[in-house]
Amino acid sequence: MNPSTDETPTDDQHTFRYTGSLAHEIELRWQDRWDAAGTFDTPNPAGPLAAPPNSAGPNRVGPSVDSPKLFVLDMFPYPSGTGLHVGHPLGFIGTDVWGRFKRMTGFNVLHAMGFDSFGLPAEQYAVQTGQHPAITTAANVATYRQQLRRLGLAHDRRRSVATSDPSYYRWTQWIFNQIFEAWYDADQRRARPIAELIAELDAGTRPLTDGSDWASLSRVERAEVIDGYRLAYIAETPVNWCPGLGTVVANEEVTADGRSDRGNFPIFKRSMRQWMMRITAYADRLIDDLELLDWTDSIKAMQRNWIGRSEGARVRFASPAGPIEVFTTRPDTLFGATFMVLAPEHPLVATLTSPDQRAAVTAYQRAAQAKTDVARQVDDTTKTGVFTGSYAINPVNDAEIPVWIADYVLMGYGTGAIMAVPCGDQRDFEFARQFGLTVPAIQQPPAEWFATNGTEPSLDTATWAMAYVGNAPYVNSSNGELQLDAMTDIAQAKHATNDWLVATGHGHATINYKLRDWLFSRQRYWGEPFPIVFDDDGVAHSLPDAMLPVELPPTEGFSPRTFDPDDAMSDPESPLDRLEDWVHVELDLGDGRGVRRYRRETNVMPQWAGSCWYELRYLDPTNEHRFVDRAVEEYWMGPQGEGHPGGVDLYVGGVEHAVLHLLYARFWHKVLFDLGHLSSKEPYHRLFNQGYILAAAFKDEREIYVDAHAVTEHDGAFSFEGNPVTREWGKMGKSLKNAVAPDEIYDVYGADTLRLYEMAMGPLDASRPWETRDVVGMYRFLQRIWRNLIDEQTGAIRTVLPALDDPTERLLHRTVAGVRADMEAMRFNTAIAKLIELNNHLTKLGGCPRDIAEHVVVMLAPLAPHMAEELWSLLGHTATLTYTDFPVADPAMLIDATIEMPVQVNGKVRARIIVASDASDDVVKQMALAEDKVIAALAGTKPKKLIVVTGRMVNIVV
RNA sequence: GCCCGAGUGGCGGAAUGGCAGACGCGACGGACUCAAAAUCCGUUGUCCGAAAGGGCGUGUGGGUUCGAGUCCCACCUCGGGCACCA
Repeated sequence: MNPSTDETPTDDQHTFRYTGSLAHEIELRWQDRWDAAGTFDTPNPAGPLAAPPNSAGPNRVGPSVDSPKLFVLDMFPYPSGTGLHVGHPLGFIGTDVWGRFKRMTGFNVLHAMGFDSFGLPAEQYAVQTGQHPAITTAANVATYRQQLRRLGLAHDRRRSVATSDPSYYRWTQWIFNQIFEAWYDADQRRARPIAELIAELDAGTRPLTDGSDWASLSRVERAEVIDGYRLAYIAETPVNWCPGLGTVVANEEVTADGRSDRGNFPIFKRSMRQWMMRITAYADRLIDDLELLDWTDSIKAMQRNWIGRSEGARVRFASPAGPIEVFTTRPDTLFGATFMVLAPEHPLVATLTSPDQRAAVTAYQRAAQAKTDVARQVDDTTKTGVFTGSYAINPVNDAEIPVWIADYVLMGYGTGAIMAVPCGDQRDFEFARQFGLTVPAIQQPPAEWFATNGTEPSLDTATWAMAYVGNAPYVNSSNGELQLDAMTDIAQAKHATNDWLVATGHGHATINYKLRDWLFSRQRYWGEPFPIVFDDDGVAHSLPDAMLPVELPPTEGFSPRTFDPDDAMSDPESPLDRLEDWVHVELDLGDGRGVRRYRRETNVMPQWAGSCWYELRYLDPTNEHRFVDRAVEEYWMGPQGEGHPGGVDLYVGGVEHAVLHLLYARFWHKVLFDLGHLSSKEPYHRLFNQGYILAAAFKDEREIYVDAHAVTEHDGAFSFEGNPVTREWGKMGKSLKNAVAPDEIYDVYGADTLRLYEMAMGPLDASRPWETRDVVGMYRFLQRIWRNLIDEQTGAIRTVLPALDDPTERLLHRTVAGVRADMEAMRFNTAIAKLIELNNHLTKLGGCPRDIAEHVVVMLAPLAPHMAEELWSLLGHTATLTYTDFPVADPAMLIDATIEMPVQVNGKVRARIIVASDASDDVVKQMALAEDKVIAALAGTKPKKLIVVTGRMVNIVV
């Protein structure tokens, strides 16, 4: 498309007209002044930033720690090589407008912006350009800072952080050590220092779970026991191996179709030794504490869903290979369990497999391992599987039931083994049909169920169309001790079964989670090194604080080793492994063992590490003694009253981090809270998801995207270089070739227009399509404000009208009341509409009285701060508008002497009457019935009913 | 399949159960101009009508109510999330 923005509007006669170039000049000037004066510097109650901000002049009224505080936060960006497009800053502008508004209503507002500069995007960009990531990252951060500054965002620049800065990741490493040196006490439901565990073990008050004697264990054996408790630990577990990226990734980074969310490469489940974080210990609290948060229900639902809490039972089935433990949510169906299914990777499979089945089992296992998760899900109607040749014993009836392996049972969920109840579970039902296994009925389904399926009521499951799941009388479900027959309630039957399981020692009720421990190591270069070394016995030691940070060693060999994306059997290699001199060190860890040889951990932390706590570092960015000062954290994030968990007052970002960043950050925060380092239980008290800016994208006949800038429209048809193209809408970005750079808008209209346009497009939480040709509307609005206040020939202020007329004054107060309420509720689009209405009224007046000019400028300040500051200064004020009080409406001016009320007959408006605003309902009734139009509409019929909604309207029913 | 959202003019959108379409874009007409741009003024849901005026209108079908875009039920469509989770 060819927007009209190609020519900069200029006007020779009107030297002081508000044009793009004047806006540009004003904006740069005010940005410099704000920076020089430290206008947005926010004081802390203690520590290095406690000093009051620079004075901006004698009239400066600055923020104070005695004011109510407000911590406004954006999800910080990762600085990509392509810079910002106009879709990125939508949320940043929203928080800026709100933060500026709150400053004007007396809050001490903290608003800062940092950079998530470690991780794959930065590293991949570096690999592409062949430059070291430290160099490209620094350059990209500088570009972002410049682009964000140009938007006029009121950030405290002193508080900016970058996660790849050693002074930052020193504390990321310190927090890792806190987690490593902690364990979860399930009885107290909180993390405690590992030293307290060791003390309990030493004292013998905490016996070992395997019954062995702590006192008789060797140093290495003790270390193994302790490592089994740590919240950060190394374990051999099934992980997501991505050969295409050359690294393992977390479950949360795998898409629904079994590919990496970065790069879209296939993911293979492989068992590997990796660093894990025991986030599962917090599963309950991560669910329960959602109640305390002001988040949308959909995000809460996504987190609950991801954690996937389900109540059920563990049941042990005897087998030749020893007990096989299963998890089931339906212990009440135990009598219907006629076979078992193990995941192909289940450790007992090898011992269970009989010699005659070995070849088939091994072949099936091999095939399953080579499949990606997506391939395992391709066809969910045809079940595959292999009999192991062994039988297990069903504890309720001592029946011998065959043990199979099948890939519909996942090693990563429950125990990796199930009891199959084909009459009551659709998957088991299909499997039994597929392999001709017996399907006894254990419930008598109701007649309606058969009717819906078009089958005759019968207990012969061969006639059933599907498995039955629901409340129905149990049959064939009793033994000498457990009587389920004749029960009809699932909950009751579950309860009875659970009691029996405990009484007989066959199992117990339990809660299972979908959530898995967090895979925390990556075979990459551009990330935080672990503050961990291994001794000659392979025991892991965290480095003492004095040895932090462990700096990422400079090397030209930063490229990760990647593989054929489909090569499941390749093995990860860490770039840091190649740095022999760095890997091997001699250290005195201060543990009394003197200087010894150690080997460094060569994995790095995942991208998410730095973003797990960055909001805390904004609070106290220069503190060299702690990650954040206690008093400072309590001031900005402490709980505010009973039941308040504390946390950031407003956190704005995209919905895409619903389960990744937001879950990890909550977990870290809770650990730090448990260990006494924080006063807040949750990091983000209020979460707001802004929408996305969508933009038209165009595809040619080959289905290839073409540059949206070069597409032309003619009578609703689109073409590119003379060829027809088709339009679709998508997230703005490089891949759809539809990105619009903010510079394109600054150059033509200025940053204030861009800010206003993005805020006026619609509600902040809604996605909306970008239309460059619409931007001019907000430019015209600013231009009209300017013209109403400024003489375009001389540039002088022209608030000519002497006094306010009554209607204008009433409109002003209505506007003040409305804009204030809209701003508070972040309804910036309607706030802008109200300001436009007021300004359009002023345009009609042909001038602007002084009082009204000041009110307009102050109300405009959060939205278009540069123009507002400029006009404020032209009106003769010397101090910044930043801390000027936002106007408050006079309630008396909101009540009109007379009001116009519509009169409806049967819900249709037939007339309007002007009545005194305090007129009684009776008076209103008489006036309504006296209207000619009403009399005509009634046509002589007597009204059945007459409703007066006081101050609103009249409805006459005939 | 399950769980969240959302459907309003040509477009983005506005409406504590009380005048549907605020505000903006676009379009049309006018003023200014030699002309154009910019600016200013006016019109703009739709149908019938010269007008006055009237009919119909918030995805579809029901319901509650004096009154429904808004609340309830069923359905359709679109967007997002989850999904062989035992």
